[in-house]
Amino acid sequence: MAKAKYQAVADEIRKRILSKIYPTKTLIPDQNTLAKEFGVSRMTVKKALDGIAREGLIYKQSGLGTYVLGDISIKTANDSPADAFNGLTEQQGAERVTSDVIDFSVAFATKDLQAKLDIGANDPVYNILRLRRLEGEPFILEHTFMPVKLVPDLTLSILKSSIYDYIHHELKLKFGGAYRKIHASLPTELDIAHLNATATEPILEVEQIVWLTTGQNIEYSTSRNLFNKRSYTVLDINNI
Amino acid sequence: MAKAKYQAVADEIRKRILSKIYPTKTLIPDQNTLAKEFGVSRMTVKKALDGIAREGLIYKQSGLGTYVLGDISIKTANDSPADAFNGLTEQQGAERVTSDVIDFSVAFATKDLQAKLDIGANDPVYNILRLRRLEGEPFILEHTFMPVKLVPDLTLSILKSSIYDYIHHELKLKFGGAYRKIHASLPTELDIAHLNATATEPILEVEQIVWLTTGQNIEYSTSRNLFNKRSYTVLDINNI
DNA sequence: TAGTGGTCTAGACCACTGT
DNA sequence: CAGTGGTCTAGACCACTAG
Repeated sequence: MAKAKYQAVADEIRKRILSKIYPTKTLIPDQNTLAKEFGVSRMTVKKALDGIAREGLIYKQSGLGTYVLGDISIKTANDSPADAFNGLTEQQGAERVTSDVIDFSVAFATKDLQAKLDIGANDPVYNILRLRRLEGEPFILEHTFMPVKLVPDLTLSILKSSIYDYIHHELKLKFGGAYRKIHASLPTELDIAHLNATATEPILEVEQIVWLTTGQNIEYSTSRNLFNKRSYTVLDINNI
Repeated sequence: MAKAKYQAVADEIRKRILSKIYPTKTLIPDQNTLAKEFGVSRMTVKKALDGIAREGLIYKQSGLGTYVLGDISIKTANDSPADAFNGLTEQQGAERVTSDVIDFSVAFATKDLQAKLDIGANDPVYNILRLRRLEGEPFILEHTFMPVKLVPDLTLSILKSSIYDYIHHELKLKFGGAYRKIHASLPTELDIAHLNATATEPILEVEQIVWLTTGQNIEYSTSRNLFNKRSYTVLDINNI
């Protein structure tokens, strides 16, 4: 299937911005000019620019034009976006990530999990505790709960590689969204045992609910790492 | 100035979702029906629905319809969104927030600040250290750097209330965006002195660059709080 | 005043879903 | 098959910015 026109236009404009054909802090051509150049209607150009503006690359001002914004000074290549659905294996590369499965069991949902996953008391839930390693080094301690009915036939070998890969490519399920809470916290016994945390070392934790496009909750999880191993980043574009 | 039609339509649909006129986990009327009801074109309805979908309230699927999604189980009224531009006084209410100004000085930009704020070596920069209190209790230790040329005539009395209020309403400047990094970290001497942190208590820090719609960087800051006083939340809608 | 982006329309074709 | 949302067009009017 061919790409939508507005996507193709957006890709080209993005490329021109990144390659400085449209230099930083200058105006790019107006929407009518771009529409003529690409042979599309102005609405299509506008839709392309809307997307690029949401990414923080440009700023449009009515009556004035469309600016190219500069690079973000504190952004680095290693940043971990707090709004990303790809799992660790996709983010870091499958060859760099390995997983120790510390616990893999099934039980009926507790009251707490019934509320968090929006399921009944008789729904079985996977309880998965994994230590994710980066280049062999302990990196993230991930505690995941998933309803069995949404993710059938989970196996140890899937847990050793990538659950998300299984969900997307085998089960053909699509994530609709996620809600995440980022905490700092004290180390637990598990952090000390598996992340090699000292008794007082700060831990950064992401607690999240993930749901499918159908609205069903597929995951409740916590991901914990040593304070100096990872931060999370958020790009926030103002749209008032 | 009147609200845009698509905004009015979005407001009405949002209201119907929240009041369960369009119940959770059901389909809402199709776009053509809504267009007729509101007396607008289908494109306008679609634009309204696009916005609501980005907020995580609905999910649209081509060929099927538009679902109302359920409430988010781990979301609470106290959550602090990591993507919000309103300062603490707006978030918590001006009457609940007070500020101790610990340091307020001006100096030429250091190398580090020149890079972070994208300014020259001879540009003066405000150095502002404030303890923000909530209901009198120490809450957040905020260290802010702003170029003097963008925020002239800052005074102690402005620092005691709200800098953002001054920037928006007096200087008539608009924020274009922000890039934030969320860290866990060890307490510093300042945290111990002002937040009453113990020597080993985890601290949650947000480091951010804020820029204007013109692309100029107006702020580099860090905001630190005790690990059990505040978390940050992110709503992430998948759009693939 | 001329040029910009924002909004809006009526109608069209498409890919996809369910029955 | 009929119905859904996604895309796209050509043209129009508006509010805003600049010189």
